[in-house]
Formats: sequence, structure tokens, C-alpha cells
Amino acid sequence: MAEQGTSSKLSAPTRPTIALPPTPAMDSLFSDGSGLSPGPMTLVSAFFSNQDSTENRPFSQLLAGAMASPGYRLPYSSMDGSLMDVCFKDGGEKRSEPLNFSVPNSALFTVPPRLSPSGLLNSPAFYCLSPQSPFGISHQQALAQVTAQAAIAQSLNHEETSSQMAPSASGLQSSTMEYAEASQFDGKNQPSVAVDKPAEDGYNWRKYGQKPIKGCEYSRSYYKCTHLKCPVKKKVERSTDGLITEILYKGAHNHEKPQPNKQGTGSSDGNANSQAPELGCQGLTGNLNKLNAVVPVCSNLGKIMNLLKLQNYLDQVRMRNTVTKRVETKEIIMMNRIRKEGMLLRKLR
DNA sequence: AGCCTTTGACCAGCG
DNA sequence: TCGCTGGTCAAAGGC
Ligand SMILES: [Zn+2]
Repeated sequence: MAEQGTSSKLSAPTRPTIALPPTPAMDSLFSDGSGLSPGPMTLVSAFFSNQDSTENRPFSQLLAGAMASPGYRLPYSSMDGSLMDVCFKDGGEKRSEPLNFSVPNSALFTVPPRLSPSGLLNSPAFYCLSPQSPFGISHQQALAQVTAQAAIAQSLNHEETSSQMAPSASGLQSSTMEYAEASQFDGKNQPSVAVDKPAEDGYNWRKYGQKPIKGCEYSRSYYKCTHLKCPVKKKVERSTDGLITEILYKGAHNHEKPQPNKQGTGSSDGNANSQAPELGCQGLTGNLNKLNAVVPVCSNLGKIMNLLKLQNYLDQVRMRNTVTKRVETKEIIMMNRIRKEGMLLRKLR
């Protein structure tokens, strides 16, 4: 498809992608709340930013900035210290260059300390950070390692706390059902090889195709949500070295995230990462969605509502993190072992 | 047994 | 019409 080619190529040819899964919460965040209506395919990308320019602003200023600026973006700070810049854009619009560089006046703000870094660990953004896996292992093994990497990254990163967020206003009001992220990172604390599993977003995915694209410079994997009658698909684009360069979601889930004990039956996507039930926040989110349906998102009030939903989502992420850690224990052991082996290999060389 | 990934084939859109 | 590219199907095999 034409709309994704430009973004992936220019965004980060050799850089991993992080995914922002279309969870209902996120759907409510970045859509008009209409829910399931599948609009025209839209390309939205996110990019890591190498630069560490950070304007630390409280959440209150975040609100002010959102109301004042026509567009804003969401740079997350990844666990390995790299900065992940998440951008959203209205549907239908093709983009030929990273948004980070095209929105000079965007309001940058810091993620409240309540989120980072532990909360960020399980954020959709961070889900995508983990996929670079390492060692050319099987999907199943990689799946397990995805979460392990997250935990390890957390353990290795105590100093990195700066996180910026500045979602595009147009993105927040976008009703499109497909979005993508591309990213880059320094890779210092990351395994050098990507994993086939693109992201742990809490849903179960079944791969149904893979195609070499762009003259075999990239390969694209196609996934479907395994939930019954769920139309959501995602495409994961990887460079030749296996690093994820782009992830595209299409459609909206017509179901909640599977419960931890229902996620897959053992060996597939989304199993490694348990999800806490999105209780507590769900009601508020739902109410906000209803409000949003009444209040046009283009208005300041609409923007505020979106930001409240964003804050709400971050709260969910924080809650989820506590549950995930337990599940990750085994993977942590495995990853530590693999890392030791990697260090031995390096010494041998 | 069930669900997954892999992979070649097939199809549609486009220039 | 032809060739290219992207998206999907489905058989085969693995876990
Ligand atoms: Zn689904």
C-alpha cells in the first residue's frame, strides 16, 4: 500500500518500531469515540527521537500546551534511555517525513512521574520497544523474551526517567482505525537482533502472511487478531537486519483484551504479557468516550477530555505493570542466561 | 488436538 | 495487456 511506504522508509530504515496497540482505551484516546467504524486506512507514525531536548512541564502545562498548540506529540523515553516520539496524524494524509521534524511548535511535556519509568514499561509504546529480539529464535521463544526484555531494561535503567509526551491534536481527534509507529533507538542496551514478534499489546495475534517488500530491503508480516470475528489486523515491517521499522494497525477491536489466563493457549503472540483487567479506569474511560461523542474534539473542551483520557490510560498502564512483573520472572531468568551467553560470545571474538 | 508459523500461490490495484 | 507490488489464502508442518 502506498500510504505506508513513505513513512517506513523515511522514518527509520534500520530502527525498531514500537507499537501502540488499538486497545479500547487507546481507541478512545485517539479516535472520536465512534468506536468500531472502520474509516479509510490511515497512516500514523511515531518516531524515536535521538535528540534529548526535553522541556519538562507539569501536566497542567500539558493541558495548556494542548489547548494552545494546533498539534502536539508524544515522545516517550524508552527504558534504554532513547527517546521515543509518538506521533499521530489524521487519516488519509500521506506523510513523507517524520512528524517530529514537521511540528516545530508542538508542545512538549513531561509524562507525570507516576508513569515513568515503571509505568512506561507496559505502555503501548514500550510494548514495541521490546520486540527487537535478539537471537533469531523462534516466535514462541521470542514472545517470552519480549516481556523479559522489558523487565531487564527496567532493571538496567534506573536513571532514565525523562519522558515527554505531546500527542498531536489532530491525532486525538482522528477517527481513523489504522495507525502505525516507527521508531529508532540507540540500541545500547538492546539486543541487536529483532524478534518476529512485533509487540506485546495484550491481544492475541495470528500471523497469516509475510511478504518481502521494497526490493527485499524490508519484509512485512501480517497478523490478525485471533479473537472471534475481530477485524483487527496489523502489519509489521522489518528491515533486513530484523529490526522493526514500522507497525500498522488496521481496525478496532470489538472486544476487551483477553484475560491473562485466556491469552492464547501457550505459544503465541500476546501470551507472554499478562494484562491486568482494565477495571476501575474502564468506567471513567467509557464515560469520557460518551462525553467525547458530544463534545467536538476540535474544541478546547474536547482536547481537555482527550487529555483526561490520556491520563486515565496512563493510570491503567500503571496498574497493569504490577501484574505483569510476576509473569516476567521466568523470562527474566532466561534472558539473563542468554545475555550471559552473548557476553561470552563477545569475549571469544 | 488445537493453534500457531511458514511459505508459495493467488488475486487485486495501479502505472 | 503486462508487470509490479501489496494483501490474503491455504496447505504443510511445528510446538
Ligand atoms: Zn481483536
